[in-house]
Amino acid sequence: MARRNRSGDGLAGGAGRKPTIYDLARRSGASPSTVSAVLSGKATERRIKPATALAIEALAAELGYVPNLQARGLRRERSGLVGLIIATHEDRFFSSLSQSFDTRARRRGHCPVIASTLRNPEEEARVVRTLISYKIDALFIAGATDAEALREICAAARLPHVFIDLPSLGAPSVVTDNRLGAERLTRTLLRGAPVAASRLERPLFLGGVAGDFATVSRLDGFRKVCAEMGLAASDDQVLLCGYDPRRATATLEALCARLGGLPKALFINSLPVFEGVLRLFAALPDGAFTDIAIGCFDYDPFAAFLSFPVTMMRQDADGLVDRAYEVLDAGDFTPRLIAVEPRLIEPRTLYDHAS
Amino acid sequence: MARRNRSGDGLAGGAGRKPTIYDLARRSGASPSTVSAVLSGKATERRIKPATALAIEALAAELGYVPNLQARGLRRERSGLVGLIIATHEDRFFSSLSQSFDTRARRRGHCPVIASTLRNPEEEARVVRTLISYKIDALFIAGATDAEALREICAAARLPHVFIDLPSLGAPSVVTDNRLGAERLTRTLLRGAPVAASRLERPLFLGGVAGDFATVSRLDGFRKVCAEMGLAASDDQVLLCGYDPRRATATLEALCARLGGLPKALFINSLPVFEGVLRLFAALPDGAFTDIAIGCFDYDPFAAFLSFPVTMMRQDADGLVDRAYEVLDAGDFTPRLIAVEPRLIEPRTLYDHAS
DNA sequence: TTGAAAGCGCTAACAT
DNA sequence: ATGTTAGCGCTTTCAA
Repeated sequence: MARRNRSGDGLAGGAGRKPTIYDLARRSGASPSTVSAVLSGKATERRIKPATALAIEALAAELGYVPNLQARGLRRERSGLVGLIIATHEDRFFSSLSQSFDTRARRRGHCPVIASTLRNPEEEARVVRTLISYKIDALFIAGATDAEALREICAAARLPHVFIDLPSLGAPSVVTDNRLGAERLTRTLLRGAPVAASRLERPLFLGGVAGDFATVSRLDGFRKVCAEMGLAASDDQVLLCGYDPRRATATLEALCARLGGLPKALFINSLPVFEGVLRLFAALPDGAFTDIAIGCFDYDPFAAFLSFPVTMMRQDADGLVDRAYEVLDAGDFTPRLIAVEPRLIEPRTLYDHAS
Repeated sequence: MARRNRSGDGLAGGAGRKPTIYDLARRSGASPSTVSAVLSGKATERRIKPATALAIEALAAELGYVPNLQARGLRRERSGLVGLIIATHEDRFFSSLSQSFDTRARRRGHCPVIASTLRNPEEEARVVRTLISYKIDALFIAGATDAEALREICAAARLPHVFIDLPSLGAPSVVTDNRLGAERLTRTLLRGAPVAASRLERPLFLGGVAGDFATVSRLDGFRKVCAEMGLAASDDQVLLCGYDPRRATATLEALCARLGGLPKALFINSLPVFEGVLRLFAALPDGAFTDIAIGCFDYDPFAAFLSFPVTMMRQDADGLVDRAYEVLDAGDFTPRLIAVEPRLIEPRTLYDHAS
């Protein structure tokens, strides 16, 4: 017995509500299941007569049928949605990640859902729970503040998930080789140049969070190279002021006041921190920072072109996303760390996307 | 008569599949509709006894119940999803827009879905159709190449939609006051400075697309100010090379070859074009561009701090999204243009988000 | 080669 | 103050 009596007597079709497979079924003389099979590409699999299939497809086109993916998802227990958590959209690293993810997800026929949580742990948890409620099929987590909390939420929901950039101990994690990157960056930052002597005085490490995985590894690399060069990297040369531009400005300003000037070599941990540094510079006379050298972990095409040498370490967004998707495809969710090499961008060498 | 017989006999609950309101109903002795009401905040509305409500909530928490938003959406004919179309994530204007939208949508209890289409008309249409299939409740469209095609698709689906940045003639559109912005930007670009004389020679307009709304308005403003200052802006000073960085590089390079040098004043239409310009500069000796002045429509914090004066016109992303949401709230979808003033960022004045 | 019917998890009449 | 029931639009056995 038919359950539905909507959409009139079968002729109202035109302008009313949107047609469903039931409408198509009625008007094509086929059954809903046949229509369904045809419209979800299972025509051959179900051995639908080509003629019927064609007829149904034609009718669907004529009536402007569009499938309801909520209904399909509900029934199939597979939504086609895939999530990505990032800290913020306004950061070239994360937006590169978003772009890679967006393109790749769509290429596979998934629908990407990107959510920013502004480094707020409660917001992170809330957002992940929302995505789970929408029945996303998988989640990539980049820039999480409280990775373990999120891992737990995902695990409880049996949601396949992969961490990117900032790893979790209990799940597969694709991360940049921060230590290696930091070593190379520091080496370039401190290497021979007219002002090398003064640069070597007191290289400074600015930005990041003490416990944070990326910060720890990068600081490791920084310290190692300093030591190699016979330089101390004492505690007052390491200023972990988080990732907020304003805090970075204030922190660096305070340091300058104490030192009576800017440091000559500066390792900047992430782009937002770099923004904070520039805000301070904006308030200074031009001469104050002409002989400064900067290394920044993360790449921004404009930052690569300032009036003083800026060396950047560009994380491989495409590589990170590709590795993460490979984990998903393989279906092996044993915890492990997968490292992706970043790439050094020399001062004034504007990186070309097309390469 | 009960339809469902899954989840065992009512005790299996713990580790099996995720609990539904039916499970909660059985285990709390209440009916599914009561549980539903409680769990979607309609407890008082339905005059549920506080005790029952509390009990159900406790049980839900205990069992780790999470609502299935696909099912809810299907039933309510309201998904809670809201879409935003952008051209690319890797552009500070669009990522600011994304951030504004993300924050605001979430604040209202909506789930934002941001999709980039890389200025590809077919991709635009495809993506919009997908979002419609997911039953999004509304769509904001920014950076569309073929606005009218998208408008038509949305209209056919009766989907509330608002254009941002690039308007449609047939739908409400919130746009930056491009003309005004371009006038101000040009005026600042050309105003008195040591090198004013040479700058005034041949100001150049670079980037954008001939038919494109933003380009037309900005070019208008540019031309108007040039005329005011008694300057010609002949056709060979207007190079509409699209928005691709590589094309911008090539175009400017060709011009330089013809001119035997760089123009001294450059109006750059959008950040990707600016990226292209910098790629060319990267190949030149330092001296080649020390006396150049640049005005760029769109803001990037790092671009604001190059070694030559860069004036930027910052579009008000928050304002654009706020106006767009107001249109949605008002429910008035008559076609109209709503202008939002952009803001001039003086050279070396790094804009502070917190202001 | 196709149809009938159940049901995904939820909400909203309409009952009491 | 709460229970019963139909049904949102789709897919998927199972039957024929």
